[in-house]
Amino acid sequence: MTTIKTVAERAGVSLKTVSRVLSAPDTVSEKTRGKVLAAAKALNFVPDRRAQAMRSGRSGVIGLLTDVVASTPCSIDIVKGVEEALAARHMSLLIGNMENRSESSNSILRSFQAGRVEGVIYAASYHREVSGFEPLHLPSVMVNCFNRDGSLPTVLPDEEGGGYSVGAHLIALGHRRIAYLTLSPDIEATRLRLSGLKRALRDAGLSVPDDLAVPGQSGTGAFVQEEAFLAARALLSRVDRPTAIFCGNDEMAMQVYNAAAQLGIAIPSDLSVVGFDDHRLFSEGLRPGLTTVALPYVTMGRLAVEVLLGSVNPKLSLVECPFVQRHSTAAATLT
Amino acid sequence: MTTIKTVAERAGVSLKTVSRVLSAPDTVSEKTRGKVLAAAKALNFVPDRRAQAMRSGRSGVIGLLTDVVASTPCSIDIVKGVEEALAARHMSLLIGNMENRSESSNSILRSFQAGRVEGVIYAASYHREVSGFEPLHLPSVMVNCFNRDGSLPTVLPDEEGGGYSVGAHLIALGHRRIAYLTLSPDIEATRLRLSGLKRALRDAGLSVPDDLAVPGQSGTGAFVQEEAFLAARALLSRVDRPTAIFCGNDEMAMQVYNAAAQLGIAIPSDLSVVGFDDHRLFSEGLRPGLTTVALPYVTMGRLAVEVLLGSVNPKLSLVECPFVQRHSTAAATLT
DNA sequence: CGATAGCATGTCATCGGTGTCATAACTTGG
DNA sequence: CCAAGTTATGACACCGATGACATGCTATCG
Repeated sequence: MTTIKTVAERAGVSLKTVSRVLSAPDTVSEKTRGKVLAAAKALNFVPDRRAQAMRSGRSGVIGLLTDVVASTPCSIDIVKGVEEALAARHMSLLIGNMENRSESSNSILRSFQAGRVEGVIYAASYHREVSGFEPLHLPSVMVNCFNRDGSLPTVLPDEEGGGYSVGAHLIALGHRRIAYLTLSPDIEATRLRLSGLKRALRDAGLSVPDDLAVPGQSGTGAFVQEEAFLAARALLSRVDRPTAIFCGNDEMAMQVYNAAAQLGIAIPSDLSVVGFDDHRLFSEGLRPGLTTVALPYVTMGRLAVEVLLGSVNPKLSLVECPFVQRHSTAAATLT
Repeated sequence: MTTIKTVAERAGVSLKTVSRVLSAPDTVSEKTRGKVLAAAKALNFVPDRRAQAMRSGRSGVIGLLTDVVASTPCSIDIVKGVEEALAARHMSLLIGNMENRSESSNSILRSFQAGRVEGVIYAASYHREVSGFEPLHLPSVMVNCFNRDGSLPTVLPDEEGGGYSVGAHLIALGHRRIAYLTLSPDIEATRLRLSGLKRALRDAGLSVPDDLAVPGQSGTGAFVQEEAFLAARALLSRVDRPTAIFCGNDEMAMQVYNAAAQLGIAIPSDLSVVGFDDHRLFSEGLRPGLTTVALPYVTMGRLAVEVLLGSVNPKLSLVECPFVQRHSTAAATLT
C-alpha cells in the first residue's frame, strides 16, 4: 500500500509537504502541490485514515448500537439515514448489532471503545423505552427509543401527530364509528397514536367512545398475523361494526383486508382502512393501495447524526410522520 | 482515553509487558500478568484497534460495496450474514452504500482504501450480472451477482434448484396446467427458475408447454404492483386458466391473491400459488400462508466471508434455496 | 543595504500500539 | 558455586500520518 513516504520520494519533497498538500493545500506553493498531486495520482495514493485518526485524535467513526439489522419492520431505514449523513461528513459507521443477545451489549461497547468511536447512536427497531443503556462517556443519541430519565438527546417519530392526522382524515370523511385496532397495548406507539386520535375526535367536538381501541395483538413480542386476523374478523363481525379501522401498522391492515375479504366487506366503499408505517411492500401492494402514515426513519437517522455532531442539542426531537393518502379510505356510507 | 502507557505506569511495568499481556499472555509470568490485568480493569482499558492494525498491517476490516441497504427486497439479510461472520472473527465491516448513484463507486473504493480494508464483498440486491466492478487489488467476492468472465469467486442462490423444487411439488400434487408468472424476462432469476421448472416437468415425463412462462413484469426496474396484478388477472381470466401459478416473487404472489380474490377463485382449493423469496411479511401475512422458496441471504453473507477469508476458494458457490411449504398449494382439482 | 516580516519547506517528536533484539532474573547440572 | 540454558522483561525503532518548531528564501521598507 502506498504511503506518503513513497509519494514524497517520487515528488522529491519531504513527508511533511505531502501531508500539507493533503490537509492544508493552500500553504503549499502551486508548483510543489502540482508535483505532489501528480505523484499521488500516479501511485494511486490514498492516505491511511487510521494513521490520520490516531494522530489527530479524531477517529471519524460513530458507533451504532442497534437491533434493527434484519428485524421485521423497515426500521433499517434508520441505518440508511445515519449512513447518509455520516458519508456526507466523510465519517463512517461501526455497526454494533444487538440482535444476537448472547453477546451482550457489553462486548459491542468494548468494540466501540477499541474503535475509538466519537459518539454512539442507539437505535431501536420499534419505538420503546430502553433501560440499562449505559453508554461510554461519549456523546450519545437515542433514536426511536428513550430512557426513562430523558438524560440523553432523543429523536422520536411524532406518533401522536400521526394519530391525529388519521383521526382528522377519517372524521373529515364523515366516519363516526371508528375503531383503532392496536398493536400491543403496552408499547409507546399504541398509547401515543391513540392519544392523537382522541385529540382529533375532541377537536371535532365528538365524544370519545369507550371501545375506541381494540387490541389486535396481546404480547409485546413478534407480530402474530393469525392473532391480528382473528381480532380483525371479530371486530368486523360485530353488528355495529366500525366504518373505519385505524390499524397499528400496515401488517395489521393487511389482516384487516384479509378479514374483510372473507366477510365480503369491500374496501373502501364499505370500510375505510388506515395503516401505519408506510411499509411500501404492503401499502403499495395491497389492493386498494393503503392509506397510511409514514414513519420517517431516514429523516430520523439523519437527524440523529446532526444532533450527535451538531452544536445544538435539543433534548427531544419529534419528527413529523407524514400522512400518505392512497385508496383505502372513502367517505363514510350513511347508515 | 486510557492507553497502555497509563496501564504500564499503574502496574509498574514497561509498555511492552502490557502489550504482551494483550497479545501473548503466556509469555508473561502469572504474577506480572495479574498486576497488569488488574490495572487494565481498574482503568477500563481497551486497546486501540487502529494502532494495533497499523503496526500489524492488518486492519481487520472488510468493505461491503452494495446497494442492498434499504432496497425493497429483504436482501439486507446479506449484510446481516456478513456482519455475523465478521463479528465471530473479531473483524468489522465498512459499508459502502452504492444506492446513491451520484457518488460513484469510485468514491466508495477510495474510502475503502483509506480504511485499508483487507477484502471487498460486492453484494447486489437482486441476482444479476454486474459489470465495471473493478475492485482494488484485494481479495474480493461477489454475492448475489457475478461478472461476465467469472474471474472472481462468487456466491449465488441456487435458483435453478428452487425452480425445480416448485415444479416437483406442483407436479406431485397433480397439477398439469402450471403457469410461471415471471419477473422481468431479462433477469437471471427468471431464466434459471424457469430452467429448473422445465427440468422438473421433463423429469416427470411431462411435456413443456409453450406458454409456461407468462410475463408479469416487463421492465427491469422497480416491481410494479399494478402491472403484476393485471397480468395475474388476465392469466386467471383465461378459459383454460392454470390450476397452479408459480410466481416470480412473493410480491407477485400477493397480486395473484388479489386477482384471485377479485375473480372469486379460492386459494388453494381452486388455485395453487407458489412464491419465491420467502419474504416473511408476505409469506406469513397472506392468507392462506404462502408456499414459497426461501432465498438464503444470511447464509450467503456468511459464506461470502468464509470464501473471502478462507483458504479454500471455490470459484462459484451455489447456496440451496429451501422450499418452504405453507398452505397455498393443494392437490389439483380434477377437471 | 540590512533588518524584518512572510511564505515555503524541512526536521523531529508523537499518536498507541507491536516486532526485534538485548539484557536481567531464574533454573539447572556438573 | 559457577557456567549454560531458559524464561521474563525492557529499550528502541517503527507502522503512517500530523503538530510544533526551525530554517531557508524571497519580498518589503526604512
